[in-house]
Amino acid sequence: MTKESVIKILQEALDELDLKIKSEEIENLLEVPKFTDMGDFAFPCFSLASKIKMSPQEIAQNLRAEIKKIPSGFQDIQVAGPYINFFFNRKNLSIKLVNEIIKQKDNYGKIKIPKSKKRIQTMIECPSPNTNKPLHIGHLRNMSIGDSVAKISAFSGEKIIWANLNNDRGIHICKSMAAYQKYGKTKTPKSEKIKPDHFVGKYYVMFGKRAEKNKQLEVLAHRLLQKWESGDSSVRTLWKKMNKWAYEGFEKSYKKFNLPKHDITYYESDIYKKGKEIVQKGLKDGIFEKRKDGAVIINLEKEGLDEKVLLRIDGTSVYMTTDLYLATLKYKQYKLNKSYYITGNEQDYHFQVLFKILEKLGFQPEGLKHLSYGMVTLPSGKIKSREGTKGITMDEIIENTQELVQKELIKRFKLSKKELEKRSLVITLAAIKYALLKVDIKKNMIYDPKKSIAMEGDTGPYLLYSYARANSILNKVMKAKKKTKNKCHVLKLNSSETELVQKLSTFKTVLDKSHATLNPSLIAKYSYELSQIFNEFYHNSPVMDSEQQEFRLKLVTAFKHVLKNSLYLIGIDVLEEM
RNA sequence: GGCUCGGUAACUCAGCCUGGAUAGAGUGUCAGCCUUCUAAGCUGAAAGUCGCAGGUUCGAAUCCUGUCCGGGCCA
Repeated sequence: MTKESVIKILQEALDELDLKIKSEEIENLLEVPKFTDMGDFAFPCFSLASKIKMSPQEIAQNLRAEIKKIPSGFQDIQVAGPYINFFFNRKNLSIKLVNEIIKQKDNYGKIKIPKSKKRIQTMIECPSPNTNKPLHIGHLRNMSIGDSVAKISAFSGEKIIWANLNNDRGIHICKSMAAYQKYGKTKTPKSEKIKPDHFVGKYYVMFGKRAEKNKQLEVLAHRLLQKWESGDSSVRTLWKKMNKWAYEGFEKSYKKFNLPKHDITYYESDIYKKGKEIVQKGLKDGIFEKRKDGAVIINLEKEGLDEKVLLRIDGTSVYMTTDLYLATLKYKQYKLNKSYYITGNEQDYHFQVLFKILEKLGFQPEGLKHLSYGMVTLPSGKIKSREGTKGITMDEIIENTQELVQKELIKRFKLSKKELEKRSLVITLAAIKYALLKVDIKKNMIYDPKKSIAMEGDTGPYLLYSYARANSILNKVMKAKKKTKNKCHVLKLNSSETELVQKLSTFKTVLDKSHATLNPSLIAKYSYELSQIFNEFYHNSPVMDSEQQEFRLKLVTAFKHVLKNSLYLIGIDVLEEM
């Protein structure tokens, strides 16, 4: 019972009316009605109205009259104004679907590539932090997106290579170093009892504040940068020490967030001088040109972009040079089919230029993509980390949210300290990840630390709660041992059951679309809608001792699997009990 | 100045790609529902010139043009 059978019925009826229409055209016209009580497929007759002189309503009625007998597999075919609505025999379909899901469990929707076949290799670079300050709310969005895109891609059969680029050199880190040298002296994260990356960030903020009055500090930072470039050993030692602190802190944050371990980590300090060969070759091939002042540039004005410097007058590289190198390096090291960069949209222009230059160089790797997300801003405006990151570092956001979650848990249950800690972290991450992923990737969003992360309504905790409720039903029924030996049968599907089945049936389509568009928000939205429908069902359709207990048990089980999969794809773990 | 992203209910957002049935959620407000599978829940109500103006179309939140406002990047 599929779309094809609907098309066939329509085509035959249209033939009778001497309306020759290709089946592809019918397929395009067919739509899924807004509400389930309007059927499973609808055929709108508007476009036919312009072909023959008849109102869409009349056409619908005439077409319906041509369908003499309702074919098997259908329950009904109705006319509703300008639409013909097709109703499948939903009872059989429901049982079939639910059984299929239960059979495949957590693999439902997953695409398995046979070992003999080569999998698509996809590299995801994320979150690529600067090493002068702790990770903040923007990185949370970055990692949530990266993690989800990775999971969606892997679920769809791709092999993921997880990469990171540490922006570990440059004036920003020298500023932290300068302030530390001046005011930190022998202090360490341990002596100050501060998480090491926060310790480094403290000096970055200190630099920003004190440099306004103390011009010497700015001079010191630049001197440190020069010395670093020339390889001064004491400066390099200080630099290594502070970066090590940053990494120590980052690792802890990644772990807490459940970010997969990076397969490869690049360091800007290793590669920032590379890429010159690429530029020289481009110059030789006439793709780049030498400007009067000696800088090597590319003119992209014809492409609607600007002139871009690739090597400065003194022959030093710029970010673009390094990125040209790294892009090619990645494809050389791994046989990539796809390579994604996850960054904020402030870098849109940079990547547009980067990709254009790669194209001009004849390096046209498939699947090179910049996945940019909108800025996360504070109610007061853009985040300026040099002015301080109080309350908006990733660690603080997790900590503050977790505190709220624990209060809620204590109100409801008596839990051991260990269980409280474990459960609250799962709920916290669900709340944060969901809040960040449900918004379209492109959109800017405002994060208000005072309001923190919500726990009711369209939120992560709501999803976990729905899952736990489903689980609770299954446990209760098991315990009561009231499982009858009756075969699973369906007497009648009520509207909640129908909607639930229908929602379950669209999971694969949603997954496909979110994979094709690399858009986790589709899955987030689906998870929420699915849970919403389940909660309605929960309230109006008791499972235990109901006439169709067996079917409802299966329906609840299927719901559990699909919700779990769906949440997994947006990086959220479930709780069997909440 | 150029490029780019956005503007939908008081607030946060979905729908726009691929035009169709009453523009949907959540929060907040108001009114109900815990002796029945977890009330982090459910039901109902109030709340919208889909930024504005044109155009295309039988039909526009959706497509096109112009324009205003905001974010970002480049210069």
